[in-house]
Amino acid sequence: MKIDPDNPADLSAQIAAAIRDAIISGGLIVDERLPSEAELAEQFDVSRPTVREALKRLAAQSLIRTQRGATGGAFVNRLSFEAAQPQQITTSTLLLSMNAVSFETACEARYALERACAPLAAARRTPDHLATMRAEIHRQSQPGLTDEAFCASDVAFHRALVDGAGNPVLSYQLAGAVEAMQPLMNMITFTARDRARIIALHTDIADAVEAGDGATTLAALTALETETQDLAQSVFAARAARS
Amino acid sequence: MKIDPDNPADLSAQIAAAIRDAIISGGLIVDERLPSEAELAEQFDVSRPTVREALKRLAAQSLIRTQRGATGGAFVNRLSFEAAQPQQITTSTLLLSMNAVSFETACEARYALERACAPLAAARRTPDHLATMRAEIHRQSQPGLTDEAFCASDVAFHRALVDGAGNPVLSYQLAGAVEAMQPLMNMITFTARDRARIIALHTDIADAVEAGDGATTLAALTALETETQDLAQSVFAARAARS
DNA sequence: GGGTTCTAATTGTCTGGCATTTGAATCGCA
DNA sequence: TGCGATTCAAATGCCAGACAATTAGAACCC
Repeated sequence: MKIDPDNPADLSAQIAAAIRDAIISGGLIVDERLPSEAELAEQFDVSRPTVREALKRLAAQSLIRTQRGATGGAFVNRLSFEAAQPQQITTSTLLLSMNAVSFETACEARYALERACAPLAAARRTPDHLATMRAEIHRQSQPGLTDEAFCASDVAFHRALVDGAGNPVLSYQLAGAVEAMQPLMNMITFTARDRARIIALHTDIADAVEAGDGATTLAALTALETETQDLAQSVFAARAARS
Repeated sequence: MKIDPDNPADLSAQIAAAIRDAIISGGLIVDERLPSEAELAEQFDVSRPTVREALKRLAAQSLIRTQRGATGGAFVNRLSFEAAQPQQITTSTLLLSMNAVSFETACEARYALERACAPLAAARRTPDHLATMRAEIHRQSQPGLTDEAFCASDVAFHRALVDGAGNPVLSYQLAGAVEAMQPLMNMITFTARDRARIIALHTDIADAVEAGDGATTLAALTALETETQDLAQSVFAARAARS
């Protein structure tokens, strides 16, 4: 971990990579304290600001945390699913917005992944998950809801479904896919009829999940995907025709 | 974006958050040049090293890139799927290793997600994907292959399957789930008989994908998951009994 | 006109220092 | 002896100033 050739590239990036590798390989374990900035500077033969830049890089990825004071320093962070999800969501959102991913492609990925969770959710969901889904359906049926609020509730509904699978790995992965769709969904205007159809399908999903019926859940999700794709297509077509 | 109260938390983190928000909200567009470090320092009323720490945080997330020289500076980066995948893999791997996720849970998530890609891969795979899958199967059947090399080939095979779906969003999400399993798979020893069974199932998958048969692909994937879970269970049970 | 040199702008890095926080040791006092 | 207040030391957070390295463009000369 000490190696650091006097090569061309950024020293702080090299140092950050060395420490990151040490963490990944198990050379540094969770909650272990790293040497102080001054000691690291001496080890790598660089100045303290350079070490600090390296540590900030790692902090940005939640790999370490810092603490001030006498017994302070940089500590290897336990990367929790809760901490990783916001980053995953941010990255996924930016990937979609910066790469001109079509609504169709993003929607397809989202529903394909969500269907992967459906049978598990039907088998394992707790009453809490079901209650959240019902509550979001109720919110979606409120009149006067803005399109954005409707989409936000839609996201909450689907995240409850995913969480119902009781698998943190799935919840983490899906968080990105589901949340990242929200900006795309916000480009769509929902008529009252559109909302009614979506709410009906949401109710179908909740019913199937409550009954523990994975196959029916799958079918309802597929129907919802078709509905969403059709809706988006008509909205975009109308917008293209108007301009 | 200029706001930055003299509050408690790290200035560099606040500045990084401000710039990140500007990028996410569209206030800064791709390839746009940020003000120079000196200008940012003046804008936020902090010193240049503090600004630099903030920029390094953003660079660690691939949100910006820096360039030296006369027309250099920090530029908003186009976050590509290729650049985001390694980070996703690192994060997923650490999440599994630091949170005592059981083999069963991780394996379940991986195959659930992979099944989500199967029908699409069967419909859209190119000859390239198919050739990669066949090549990896061939490699797996080589005698004298170490367990680690066998696992690495397994990962390559499954990534080719996922990429066959032709959906970058899926490929990105699945990269984390598939690669992160590798350290867990490396804890397993494979007998010749185990390998033969896995290779046979891989062949079934490749055949089904070649035939464009999504349902058969799904069935083969499910059989492979069962095989993998059983194998892991017996290995862990034997290990527990021996100690 | 083309090639060369110069210049300015910008990032990368270092030195040295001060402020702030925080835990622990020390001291004073009952 | 026991306990609270004080002091101290270590560490991070932040800053000012400076120099080196790099790079693109301008100026210049032939």
